[in-house]
Amino acid sequence: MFLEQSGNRIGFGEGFKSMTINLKQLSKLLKLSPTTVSRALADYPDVSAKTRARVKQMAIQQGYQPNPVARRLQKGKTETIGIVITPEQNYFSDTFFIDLLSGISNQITRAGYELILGVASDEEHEMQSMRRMVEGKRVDGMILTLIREQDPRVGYLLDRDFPFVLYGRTRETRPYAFVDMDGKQAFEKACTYLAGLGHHRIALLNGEPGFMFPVGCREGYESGLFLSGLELDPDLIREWKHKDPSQSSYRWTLELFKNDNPPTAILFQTEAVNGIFKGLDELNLQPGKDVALIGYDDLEIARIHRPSLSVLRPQAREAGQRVVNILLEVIKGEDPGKFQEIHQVEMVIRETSLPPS
Amino acid sequence: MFLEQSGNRIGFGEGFKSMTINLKQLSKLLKLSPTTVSRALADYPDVSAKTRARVKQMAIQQGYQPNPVARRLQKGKTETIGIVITPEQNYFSDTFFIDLLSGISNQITRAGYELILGVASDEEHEMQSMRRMVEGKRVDGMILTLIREQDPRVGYLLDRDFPFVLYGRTRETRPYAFVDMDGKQAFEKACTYLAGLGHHRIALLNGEPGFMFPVGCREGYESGLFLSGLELDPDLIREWKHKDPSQSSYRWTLELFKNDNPPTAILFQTEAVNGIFKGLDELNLQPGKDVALIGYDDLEIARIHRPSLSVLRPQAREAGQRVVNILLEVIKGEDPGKFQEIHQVEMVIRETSLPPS
DNA sequence: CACTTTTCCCAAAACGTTTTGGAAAAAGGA
DNA sequence: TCCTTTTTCCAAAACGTTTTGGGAAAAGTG
Repeated sequence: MFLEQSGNRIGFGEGFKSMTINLKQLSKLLKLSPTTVSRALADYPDVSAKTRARVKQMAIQQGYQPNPVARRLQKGKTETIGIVITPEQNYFSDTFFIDLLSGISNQITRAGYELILGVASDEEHEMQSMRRMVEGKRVDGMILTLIREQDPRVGYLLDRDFPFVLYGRTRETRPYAFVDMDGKQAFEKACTYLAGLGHHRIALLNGEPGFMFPVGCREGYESGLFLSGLELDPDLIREWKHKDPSQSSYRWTLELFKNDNPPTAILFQTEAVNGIFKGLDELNLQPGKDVALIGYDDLEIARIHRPSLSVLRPQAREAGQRVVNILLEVIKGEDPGKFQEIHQVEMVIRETSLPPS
Repeated sequence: MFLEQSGNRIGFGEGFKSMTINLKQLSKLLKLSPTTVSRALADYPDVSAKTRARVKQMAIQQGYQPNPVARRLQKGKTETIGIVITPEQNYFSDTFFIDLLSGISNQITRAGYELILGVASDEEHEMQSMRRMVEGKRVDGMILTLIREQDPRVGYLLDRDFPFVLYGRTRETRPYAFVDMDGKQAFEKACTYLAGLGHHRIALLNGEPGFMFPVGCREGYESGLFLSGLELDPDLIREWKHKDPSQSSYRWTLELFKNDNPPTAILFQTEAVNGIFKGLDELNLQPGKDVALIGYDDLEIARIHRPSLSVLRPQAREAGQRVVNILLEVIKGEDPGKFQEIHQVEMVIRETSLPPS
């Protein structure tokens, strides 16, 4: 009845796929117990150097790789971490995001982990996708991006003590791990730089309210104005929409210049640059010459455009790597509160940040 | 020594995470064997309707979800499919790709599968990432995108009889499953349309050679010219580079108009539109007015630009769903050769496809 | 009533690892 | 030599499912 395990039939029979060796089969080949082989491969000290070498050599020769599913079951870990992205939020038009993802992926692979991806169309499905991963025991930890000021995902995960790391920050009093870009410092730097060039009317075309990132941008902008001794004019602040960055920023650009005392410079997220260019074009204003521009994020369009766009450049790849390393620590049981990193953002001066004409 | 399994301690002890119920624990609660509970949940006919209902109700009440890792081990399947993306290829600037991914992800989730993502910086790492998934027994099947004319991945997977589906096609005589867009028919349609408007000098700014997609585009272009009784002029064909679509297409646009007899219309992949706009601007040519334009892919910029860009619009979401459904069939053991789909591409006429002035 | 068939359930094995708790053999110490 | 310690290995259990191969009870049949 209960069949003996298929044993040492190696590379025969049922198709090429079964060219793959078992721990049991490997141990039979070596005339050792599975225990010893397993421990030899894991560098346990209680197996002699000689047999360890012999085992490792045979393992390589036979192309043995432990079955990850079996290992996961025994270890009680999925060796997997999850991320959910929401294309509707226009997050993806950014090379920035793929850089972040690239850093994340590389580091995860290095750790022998897997990255599983959810794609959600809106906030509700985003939560749903995450719950499936968490409650379905499909991941050991979550990475969250595009963080809102009030973000239900964070509360959810904190409530059940599930490991996670934010790329960004949220309003939450309990301690949690995050990696964030110093948007405040970046916008402050850009603002004082422009002020130093002689710009007195600096506008902010900011990201959508409700999300956390624009909050820092605005703080930096206001702080930059203050440090430069400039007045804050609410008429010079506008907010575009995630759903449609170009269209909304286009409209707000036109709006800004209806002002009696229009701006001579604009700070914004590069995502919105197409709308701004379009608006300026329509107003017969030359970017860089008539209006100074500094964008946040070094997208391709920023380098390609003539005049090329001065930008604030976050190091997304590095941030992605940090996120993963931190998450792995949290999964190991480290206190998440210990991991709160704010990364500096460099400013790249190109051709759109000249003094006012 | 060998401890009895933790049994029916539910929701106590080691943190909130263990609010999760076991099959064993659930069966104990029901005073049934794990076997019966498992079979009841799987709708086997050999469990009475009454107990099946009782089991299901209790399962819901207790929030029981079978541990996927354990199920995978037993079933000998990973319930996971893999995809590797290569950001360097600039694939991601497309909302098209995120649409494809969205369709893929939704369908995978619906099937109870997982999507694992690899991010590779170049062709070599792409292969490496795929081999890790395949040889490491981490996936049941692969999805391949951005297919090259000679694509080593296809040979690799065919050689070991591993399930996969291409989004696109390649030059390979053995049968394999794919879902492709009818680029040929699309470009033919666009070309004859422009010719019908009276354009006699139609240029093609095509994607990078080596990849499969531009081959179809060119065929459609040539066929369109032929059907319209127009001469093929090799001077009107240029190819931009994946690494830098904007820069290369910008240069080729300038080049095209050095011609004694310059084009009055350009066909291209929308990815390259920024470079074209820039080139035309520099030449003081108005898109749509002085030069008709039709792009392949309905990116945001196409809708946002004034004049708005006429495009060929592939249904990426639907294609992604088909890719997954087919892959699941192939994994089940169906003959891949049965699944070779070529999807129609619709043409969206906007403002850049007027008759020549 | 005796026999066959159907209905309903279950114990045990299996998936492929890692961990546990020794135990035999070798080495060291007196 | 005898006892203790160290070295080196391994059998069995465990992770949480699903599948296998019955088997007891209930229902049908003559």
